[in-house]
Amino acid sequence: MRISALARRTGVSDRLLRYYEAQGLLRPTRLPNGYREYDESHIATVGHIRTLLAAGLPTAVIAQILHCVHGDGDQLFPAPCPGVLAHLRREHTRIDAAIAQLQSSRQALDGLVGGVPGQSPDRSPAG
DNA sequence: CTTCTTACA
DNA sequence: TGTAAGAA
Repeated sequence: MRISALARRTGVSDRLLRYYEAQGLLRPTRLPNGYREYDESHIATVGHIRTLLAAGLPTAVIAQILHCVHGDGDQLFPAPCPGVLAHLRREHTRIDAAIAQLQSSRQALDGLVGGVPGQSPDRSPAG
């Protein structure tokens, strides 16, 4: 299938699909006319990419462990590839550190302004 | 009409 | 991400 078809079937824009390829996450073949050609397996692959991205893994890491993951859509499970679990645990640790950092920042703010009764109503320019 | 690449904001 | 240009 061509890029627009994969985009429709995965809910991921064609632009993002090309971006994934540029990041080494997808390796579609090329038709004689230069168009990208994807097969059914790429549908699941895109799902895996989205799941790993949601887990906070950087695309560089995903590119390396993607072939070690299997399952359909978001329902993926790591295969016995050396390093996959290590990467996932590393990300877990990184998140813990980030949480600790945010809690620290919040405590500092608590010291400056007590409760936070007046939250700003809107933040986006597009209201 | 669909896709491709490159590039700017 | 949106969008534009020029080419196949």
